[in-house]
Amino acid sequence: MESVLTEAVGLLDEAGEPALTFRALAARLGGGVGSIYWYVSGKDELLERAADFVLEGVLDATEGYVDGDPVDDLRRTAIALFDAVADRPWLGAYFMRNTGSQPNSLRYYERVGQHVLRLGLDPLETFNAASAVVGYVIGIAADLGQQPPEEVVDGSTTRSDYLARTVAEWRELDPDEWPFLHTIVDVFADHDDAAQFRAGLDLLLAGLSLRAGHRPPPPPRRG
Amino acid sequence: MESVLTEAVGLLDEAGEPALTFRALAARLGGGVGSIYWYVSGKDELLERAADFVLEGVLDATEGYVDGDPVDDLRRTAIALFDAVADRPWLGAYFMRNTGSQPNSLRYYERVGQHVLRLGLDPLETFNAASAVVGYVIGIAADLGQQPPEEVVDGSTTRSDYLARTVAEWRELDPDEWPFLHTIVDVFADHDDAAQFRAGLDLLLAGLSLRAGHRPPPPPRRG
DNA sequence: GAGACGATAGAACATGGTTCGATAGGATGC
DNA sequence: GCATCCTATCGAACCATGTTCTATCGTCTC
Repeated sequence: MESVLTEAVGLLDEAGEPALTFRALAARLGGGVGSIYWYVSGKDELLERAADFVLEGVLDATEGYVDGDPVDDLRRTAIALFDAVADRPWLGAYFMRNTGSQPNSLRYYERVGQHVLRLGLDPLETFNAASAVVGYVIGIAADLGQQPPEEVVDGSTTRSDYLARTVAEWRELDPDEWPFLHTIVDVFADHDDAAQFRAGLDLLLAGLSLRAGHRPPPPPRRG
Repeated sequence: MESVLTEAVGLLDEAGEPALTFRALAARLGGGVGSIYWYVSGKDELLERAADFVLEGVLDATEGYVDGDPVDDLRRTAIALFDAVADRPWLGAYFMRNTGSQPNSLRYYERVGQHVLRLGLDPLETFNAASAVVGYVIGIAADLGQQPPEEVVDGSTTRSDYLARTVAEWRELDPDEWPFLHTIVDVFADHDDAAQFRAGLDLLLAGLSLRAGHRPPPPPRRG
């Protein structure tokens, strides 16, 4: 049944990966522990299927991105995946695990690759570019998914409190030894994860456009 | 003691993350299970400290990368981290987990940031660029760290056999529906992970050079 | 009705993280 | 010299969790 995956994703979304236990899932389904094993072979497959289940939604959402500039389409396809993973921190770790039960992962890779194909690069460069884009998206998204433990389990400190504490610590460091951190601490203090992701993506896509011989289009303005 | 970390890293390197159990580690240290808890608060901290322990070596190795072109130094610093993670698949997942017990992670971020600083971008762009580079390295490395289970536990199939099987499956797919996979399947068949990583890194760095107003240097030739 | 099969349930088992109390050795205080 | 702490260690016990196993129930077919 699909309800197994729906409830599994629900548990994961609510309290992260450690919350997904067979007993919790069984209780939520109103059944026994052993029943779940009729649908999946074990926990690994359960997580893979849950991840693939979510990815299917992303694929549906990016279905129609084939009209504009290849690089623009690529950007939108990448952002769609990022948004999905940013909402679900547990997703990052289980992507790209090509163990056969994640067909949608391959479909997403193909989707990205098709946009790259339109740039007219040779096969090796096409392969490298598509892999780089997918890897970048997953990597950044997985990084952002690492939330600090205190604020999740304990609700005592909010995310901005945690951020403020980190900023305060950075300011305490010796500026001569940590020139970079001191330079960026102000913009870090009120940074937006999604904007940060998009900025890096634009760098990558600019390099790709350059390689493809396009005149690199200026990245879209954003506030 | 540092021997705890040394042996922990040894176990991780030999058989991956699941091999690192408190009992196995205690046996290896010739002591009791409870002793380990005198040094670390739990398994999470053990993994974080092990990761940080390895990262310290990377930092030492990239100490002197400050002479050449900023982008070249950036490239070398990134490749050094990638190589370390590629050797140790378990590392990827435990980076960037800023829970306070990974000071070297912050030091690496600072190191990368200092190279970016020399490009003369404004603070926001500097922040975005450094984050993108680190995120890309971690992301790709973590992806590559996901080795298929059969060949690790069971020694029946080698890595190239597994690759060959994947290639064969891809060739079976409908070329009209999977044009990208069919385009790249040949180069994928004998691709090199490290070269693939470097190619994507060059794209990112090319975009960064462009943004910094440099005339983008042609990426170094490689076979 | 009898067997087969899809599907379920929960007890039982193995493993692994964690806690806890006990213990030894050495330093310190009186 | 003795008591008292502090460091460091040990391993038994506890507990949560993934996994296996067997029993059961309903439905379908003959």
